[in-house]
Amino acid sequence: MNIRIPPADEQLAILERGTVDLHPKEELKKRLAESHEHQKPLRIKTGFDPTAPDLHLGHTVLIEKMAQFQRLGHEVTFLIGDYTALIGDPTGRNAMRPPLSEEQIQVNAKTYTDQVFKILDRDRTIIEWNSKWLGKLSFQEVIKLAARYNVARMLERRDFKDRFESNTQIAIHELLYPLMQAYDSVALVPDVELGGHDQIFNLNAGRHIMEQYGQRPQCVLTVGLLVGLDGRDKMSKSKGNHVGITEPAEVMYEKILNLPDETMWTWFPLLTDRSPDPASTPALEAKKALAQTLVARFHGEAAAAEVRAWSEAGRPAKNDERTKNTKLAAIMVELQLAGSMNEARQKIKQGGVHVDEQRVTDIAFTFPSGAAFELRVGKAKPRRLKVEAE
RNA sequence: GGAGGGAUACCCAAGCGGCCAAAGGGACCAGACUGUAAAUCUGGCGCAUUUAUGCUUCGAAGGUUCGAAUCCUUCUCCCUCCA
Repeated sequence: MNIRIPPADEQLAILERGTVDLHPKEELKKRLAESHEHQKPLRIKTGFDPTAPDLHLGHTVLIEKMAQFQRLGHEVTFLIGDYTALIGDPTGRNAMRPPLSEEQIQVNAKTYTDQVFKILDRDRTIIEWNSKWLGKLSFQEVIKLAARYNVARMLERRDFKDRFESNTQIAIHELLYPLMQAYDSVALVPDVELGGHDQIFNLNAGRHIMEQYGQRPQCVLTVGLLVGLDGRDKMSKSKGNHVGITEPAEVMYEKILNLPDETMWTWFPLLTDRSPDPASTPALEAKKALAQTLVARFHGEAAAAEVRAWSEAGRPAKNDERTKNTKLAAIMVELQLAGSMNEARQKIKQGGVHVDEQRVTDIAFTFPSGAAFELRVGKAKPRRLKVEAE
C-alpha cells in the first residue's frame, strides 16, 4: 500500500507537534520537500534500549511520532539496542547502569515488539537489532570510530560532566555508548533520528560521526518527556507513576482522571493532536476527553465510551466476588483494601468504608452468611461481594 | 596504609539508660471541602486483639543492667579527609 507523501510544509506542521528540538530545520524541510517531489520516503531511525519490561504512555510519545512519519508515508526503523544494552546508557543517571543479561534483553525486546504495534503499522515497520553490525566490528574499527570523537566534547554531556566534576567514576566503556549509538546511524544511514529529549546528545553525536564517515548527517528530532501521574517526575515504571498501555480500560481511565490539572495540560501536545486552552476550557471536561481519547487508542472507541459512561454512573461494581470471611475488617484485608486488620479498623473508624453506599463505623461489623452487598473503601471503585461462610 | 564520621520505621531525620512503638518533615491512606484535580484543615500511618493492653522493631550477633535505640565487645556495610 502506498501513501502519498504530502508537501513539506504540511508534513512539518504535523511533525513539529510535541517536538522539543528539531534541527537543522532547513535541512529537514529540504528533505521533506524532496520526498514529496519524488514520492520517495525518508528513512527514520529510532532506537530503543530493551531495558523497560513494559511500555507505558511515556514511551508512546516517541512511538506516536514514529507513527506520524509512517502516516506521512515514510519508512520507519525500530532499532532494538540489544548490543548497546550490554553497556547500558547512563543518560540522566549519575552512576553506571548495570548491564542486562542476554536472556533479559530477549524478553524485554519481545515485550516491545508485542506491544509497539498497538501504535505502529506492522507492515510498514522495519525491525533491526544493532548487534547485527556492532557485534561484527573489529577492535581496529572500534579504534577508528573512537578516533572520530574527543573527550572534551564527550564531557559536554551533562551526566558525564557532573560525574567528572564530582569525581564519581566514569568507566571508559561508558564513553563508548554515544559512539555506538552514533555508529547505528552510520549503519542505517537515516534521514532523521528520533528520540526523547534526554537523548539529544547521543543523537547529535550521530550527526557528527556520520559526517566523519562521509555521510550526509541525519536530522535530529526530540520529543518532550512525559511527566508521570505524580505530576513531578518523568514517567517511569520504577517510579510507579506510569500508565501501562496494556492496562485495563477502567484503570487507565481512572489514572488519567486523577492527574493533577497542570500535568494534564502538558499531556495534550505530547499525546494528542489537540491543545485546548487552559484559560477557556473547563479542566474536568478536558481531562475526561483526554482519558477517553487515550483509552480509545488502546482499547477501541467503544470500550472508551463505555468506560466513560461507567465512570460517570458512579463506577458501579461489575463482578461478583466471593468470600468466606464474614467480618468486614477481615474481608477488607482479604481484598487488599487494607494492609492489616489495624488499618482496616482505622479506615472503618474514619468513615471511609461504605456497604451499599451506607457508611459503616462499627469496627466489629459482621455479615450474615449469604449476604450480598457492594463494598467501597475510600475513593477506590466499589466491589460486589457475596459471603459464603460454611 | 593513616585519621575520623555514620548505619533509626517507605524516604529524610531527631533521640544517646526508664516518661520510646520511637520527635519533626516528606511520601502514603482515610475524612471534610471539591471536580475522583490542586490547595487547605482533621485523623491515621509496626502487628494483634471490640482500644486498653500485649507482642515484635532502631545494621547483625553477643554482653552489662531491675530496665538498652541509647553502655560494652565482635562482626558487616557505607562515607569523608590525609598519604
